[in-house]
Amino acid sequence: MSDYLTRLNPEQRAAVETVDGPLLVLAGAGTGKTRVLTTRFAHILMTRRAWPSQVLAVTFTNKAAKEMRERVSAILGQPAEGLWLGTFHALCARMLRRHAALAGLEHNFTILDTDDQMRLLKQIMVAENIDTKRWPPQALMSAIQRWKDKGLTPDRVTTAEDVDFANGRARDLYAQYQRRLKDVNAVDFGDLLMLVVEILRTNPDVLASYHRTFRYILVDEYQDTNTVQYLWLRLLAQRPAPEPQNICCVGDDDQSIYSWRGAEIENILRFERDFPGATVVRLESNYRSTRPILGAAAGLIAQNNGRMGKTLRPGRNDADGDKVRVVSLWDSEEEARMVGDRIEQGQRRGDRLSEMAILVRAGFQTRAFEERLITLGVPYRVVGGQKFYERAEIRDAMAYLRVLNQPADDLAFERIVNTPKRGLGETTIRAMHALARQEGKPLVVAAWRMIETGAIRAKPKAALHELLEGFARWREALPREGHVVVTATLLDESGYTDMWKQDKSPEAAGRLDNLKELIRAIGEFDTLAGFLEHVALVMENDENAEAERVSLMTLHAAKGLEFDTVFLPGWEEGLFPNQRALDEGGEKSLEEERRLAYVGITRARKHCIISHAANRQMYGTWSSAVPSRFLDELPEAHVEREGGAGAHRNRMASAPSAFSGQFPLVARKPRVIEAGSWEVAERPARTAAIPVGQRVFHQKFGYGRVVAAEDNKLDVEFEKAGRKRVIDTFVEKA
DNA sequence: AATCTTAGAGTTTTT
DNA sequence: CTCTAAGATT
Repeated sequence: MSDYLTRLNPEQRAAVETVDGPLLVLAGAGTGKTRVLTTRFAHILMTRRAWPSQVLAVTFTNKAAKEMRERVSAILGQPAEGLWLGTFHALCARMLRRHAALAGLEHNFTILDTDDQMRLLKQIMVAENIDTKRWPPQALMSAIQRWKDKGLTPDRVTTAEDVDFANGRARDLYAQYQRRLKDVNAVDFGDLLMLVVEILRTNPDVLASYHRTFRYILVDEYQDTNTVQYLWLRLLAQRPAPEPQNICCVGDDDQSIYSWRGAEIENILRFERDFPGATVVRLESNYRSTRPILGAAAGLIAQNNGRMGKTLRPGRNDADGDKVRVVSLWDSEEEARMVGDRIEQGQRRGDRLSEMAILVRAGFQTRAFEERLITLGVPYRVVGGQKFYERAEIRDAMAYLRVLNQPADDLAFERIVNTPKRGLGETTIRAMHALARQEGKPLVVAAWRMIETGAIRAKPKAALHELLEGFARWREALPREGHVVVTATLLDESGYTDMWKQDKSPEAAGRLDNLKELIRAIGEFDTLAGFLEHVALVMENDENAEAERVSLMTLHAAKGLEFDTVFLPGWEEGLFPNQRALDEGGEKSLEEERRLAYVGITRARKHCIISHAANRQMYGTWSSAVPSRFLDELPEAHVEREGGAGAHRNRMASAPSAFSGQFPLVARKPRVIEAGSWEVAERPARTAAIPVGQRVFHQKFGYGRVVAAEDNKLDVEFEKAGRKRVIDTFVEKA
């Protein structure tokens, strides 16, 4: 028997070997979901049930797709090529390029980012004289996205699905938006799914060809699918009899936390009805967490109604461990100190920082912890946040490349026409738009025409002419010099890099570095078009997870990850569960918040520390907070409560905390001794030390001068932020 | 056309 | 408090 099967437990093995017919695998947190999915994939190939090109494997994230590809290759012992393996969006983009004409598009259509989408919609609303004060474009955009999430093209939006917007004009504006997208040969993210579903619905021959191609379908994170993704899967899976419907969906209803993005938990709850004769396999042996952690998580999630039902049990023999700690604190500052202190304690015991995480409900909560960790000199990284390809300088550079690749890309042209400043203001751009609309031509064409006819003043004319000539030159150089060289030339000659070189703000240097990184990344692709597609679909974060740092992120960002020690701060009514969620979605949202709490707890392997503060600083003012109802829902047997009186302490009792800002200095003393005894020996000697007096630059604090140095910790007097203690790797010589 | 000032909003965001 | 987007000013 094949070696890869023997490494599975019986339930996992059932999930892998039930190859024919619909199968739903309910995989609890830490039960080996990815292993099952990849082994099943490999099993289908190894047993010759299908060729690699006959399996469709869908994930939500590029990360998951990449991991699956790697693990399948590892089992097969060779690179997994020619697979239809990727995210919903990437696979649909591939299909849409094949059948672009059926959607009224050219095969080289552009995929717009949210920025471009909003600008396009705003333009339409302004042109239609709609009061954008009364009717925010943002609201219409979310309505359009919801429609797209449901697979509703403008003509499919029924009155029941309509929204109250600009006196019943929502549908009309949506239709116009779609028309404009076609005009500029572009699609947005929602279109990738919706247009493909529309093609499959209206072209039976196309659907039939995919039915012949895909013999097996594998879906990851099924609980997060929205309606249009569900429709896409169902269309592809429902092959005409006698062909079996070999669709295997893996998911966990208890980890459905994206309903606000259109995910329908109903999809997973309804699976057995959608696919009659379906087999359901439950993976319940958890190999990740200790018994108390699993017990606490199970007790909490049991409060939810409408679950598929599933109980995690420890899959390891050594599952005993510390109880989940619930710590009550006076205020949010004390909470940050508590977390910081425990991180240092762990560090002293030899725990790795990369095995610790602070998971928060909302992004703004990370700040308090960042500041505390900076003061303590503990290295950290914030996961999520702004992504590389979302930064302004990268988007600008991308816009230049998009115009180079597709001159008809009006949105990209508009973005860079006056970046850097060329004296091309509102008047010129408005004239360009008017001409473009009148002639039904792209902006670039209209711009050329304006120069030829002289319908423009001398100064802007010269500037515009230089830019257009530039594009002609760069485009012409492309086949000769290659896209990497041309990109560098373009950024120089357009004056774009100069713009940042002359910028005196503290971020400018980083932006120039990012541009260099962009040019490097382009080199990894054969063509410019290939690179642009990659960027639109694979917005990877350029973080090295290897680094020995504490991770700070939202609970949403933490799904799928695991750590030895997990801190879950801010369990207070209003914050978690979040008030806005409760107001908008009532009981349903409360259950989703609870699932989020469940996701948080189950990230922990060994230690889970939950906390709440009685007073919290928000938007500059203090307000008191009631402990989260979720704290009461944790089963007492698995929980140890600490400082319970803390939440009710009076000011007198909490007085010491007002001075405890000094404590770390005292507390650090013994730690230095300990560090000297063995911890330092493990760390490689540092080479490029930063001397006292050196002027340095820090991402968060800007410029400053080093006033003292101790090991890798520097005391820096920052020009703006004042005196701070930072880790030397966080600053660079200025 | 570029710069300064003020008003308003601040949950989560796999693509 | 702090950031962004718009309107007002030079």
